[in-house]
Amino acid sequence: MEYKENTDKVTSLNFIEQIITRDLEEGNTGGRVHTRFPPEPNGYLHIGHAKSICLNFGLANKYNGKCNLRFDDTNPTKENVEYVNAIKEDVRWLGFDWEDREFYASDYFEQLYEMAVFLIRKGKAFVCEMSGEEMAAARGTPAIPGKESPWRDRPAEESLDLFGRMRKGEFPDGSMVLRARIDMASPNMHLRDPVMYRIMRASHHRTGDLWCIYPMYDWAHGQSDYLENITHSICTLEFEVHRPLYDWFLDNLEITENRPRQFEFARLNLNYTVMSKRKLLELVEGGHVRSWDDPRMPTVSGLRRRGFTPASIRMFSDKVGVAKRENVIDMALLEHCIREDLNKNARRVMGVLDPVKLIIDNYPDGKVEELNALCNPERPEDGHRIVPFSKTLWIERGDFMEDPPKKFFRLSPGKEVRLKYAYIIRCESVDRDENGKITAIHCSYDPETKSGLSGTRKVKGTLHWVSAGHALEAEVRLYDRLFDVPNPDDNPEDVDFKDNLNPDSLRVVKGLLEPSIKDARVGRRYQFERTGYFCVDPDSRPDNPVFNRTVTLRDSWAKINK
RNA sequence: UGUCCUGUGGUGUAAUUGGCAACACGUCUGAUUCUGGAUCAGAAGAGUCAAGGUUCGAGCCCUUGCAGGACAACCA
Repeated sequence: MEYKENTDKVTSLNFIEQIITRDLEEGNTGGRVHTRFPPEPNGYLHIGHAKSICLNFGLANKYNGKCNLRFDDTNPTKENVEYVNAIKEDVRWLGFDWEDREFYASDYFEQLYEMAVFLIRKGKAFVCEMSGEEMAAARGTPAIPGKESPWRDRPAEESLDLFGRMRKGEFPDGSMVLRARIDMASPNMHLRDPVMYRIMRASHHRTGDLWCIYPMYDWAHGQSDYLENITHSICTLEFEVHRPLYDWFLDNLEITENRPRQFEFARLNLNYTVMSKRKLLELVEGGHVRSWDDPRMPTVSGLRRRGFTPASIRMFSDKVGVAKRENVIDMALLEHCIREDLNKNARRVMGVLDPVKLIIDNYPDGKVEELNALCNPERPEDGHRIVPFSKTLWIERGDFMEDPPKKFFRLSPGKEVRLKYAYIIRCESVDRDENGKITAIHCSYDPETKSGLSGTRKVKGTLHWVSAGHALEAEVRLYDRLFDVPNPDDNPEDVDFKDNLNPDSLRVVKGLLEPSIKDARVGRRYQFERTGYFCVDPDSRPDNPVFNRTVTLRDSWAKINK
């Protein structure tokens, strides 16, 4: 797996790169850079995680370091292997390789336990028998100091004994916890004697029933970083207030060598979508989307199914930047990234999504010409495909107008356009049904204007088309943004974010495609000329091919039209 | 009425660490084009949250405000 973009670009450094650069210059980390991506296996990865993955693995790559994949699996009631596997697949798909460094916080349960014993001996941790409610009541509020636990000053020996018996399963769930002994009056809530261990009889996806006490995030995370020799532990802003606790544990464990340090950056927000696991889950469970990998979801699996490439997502992560201020990235940037990639790499094909019949009256009945069409004008070396041409074709209904506005370059009565890779035609008349709807457009063609002939005259418009007798039918799923409004989360009290769902985020049409696309395999990406980028959906069957629209082409005509 | 973090074009990110605000997306022109795509050339758009201060000089330093965010699971 490779990731080589931007290795030689002379761009300015983001604040984390500046820190790393300085650390390297000053020898603060022994010349090492070691990061980690630490997902909790309790849900699917989304584009925000993708940013973090690209950041952590990208930094390791850039500074010749390593990046671990570490599952933060300290809460067995929420985690399972399905998520572990899905996460691994997504990270790999994005193009990153953690080699043999696939770790789990649960790998360290024994060491964490020993470290906790060390803190108890030092009088820095104690077993507390308050109930959850009592503890909550005694914690105070950010503005009001908390009250100390009655168990806070019990002898270390007693805590040690109790902690050992907690582990052995002598006490019921929730009856006691191990707490760090810090400062109940701290203005930082996280320093008010935080819980390190709770009793929880739940079977763990890796350790099974070996443990009935499980470490809390703050306790497990920093020490896992230390045990893995992490140099820069990068997380999102909401953990900023946790940093003093992160450091307190390291201090009191008397760790002086290879101390990991935590840095926080602002998580990614994208407009016209939501990013929280809870809301995404709500969309799935409420049936607003089909699944976690619904192509409208901002999940990595959704983007994959939508037709995004790993390179486009990496490019996106690169362009959004890394900083500490909250941000909302414009969906247009994501779209730009995928267009940029697919324009260079997607094979072109013609497909009509809203067909109207076009008959070339002076073209011989029964004649079929096999025309040569470029697979990709951006890469002529990719060669040609054959496209059959005949008297009766399908064109896009929107490419014809009876009385067009001045700037309309497409087909209208008496006007000429080129049929891509074929001939220039002129519109002679139209047929209609009893309701006045156009059922067919009659044209004449000029045999002297065949594509490839030199000196042929120029016309302003070029249309895509498909030969009616050769067209392949396909189900085409036209996706649009999931929400109508830029910030679906930002609502008045009584409005639910789901009220902002775009009712037209999915439109299914029957498309008529050129025959060269016949054996398209699942996942294959194409540009349908003049309409957009599409990929083959896993639902696709030989008798019912299914294409997802990844993104439309930029369309300046649509803009003029508005 | 606590602690911490953050305020730079519409959006995002920069600014050689005190030297006349740059890049990308988006927007708008024009050229070009057998995709109204792509490409090329160009334009508009911020005087850096505010007010003071230090300085020859401040987006960068200081002071005081203001605004936004985070923190009160035996979640991560």
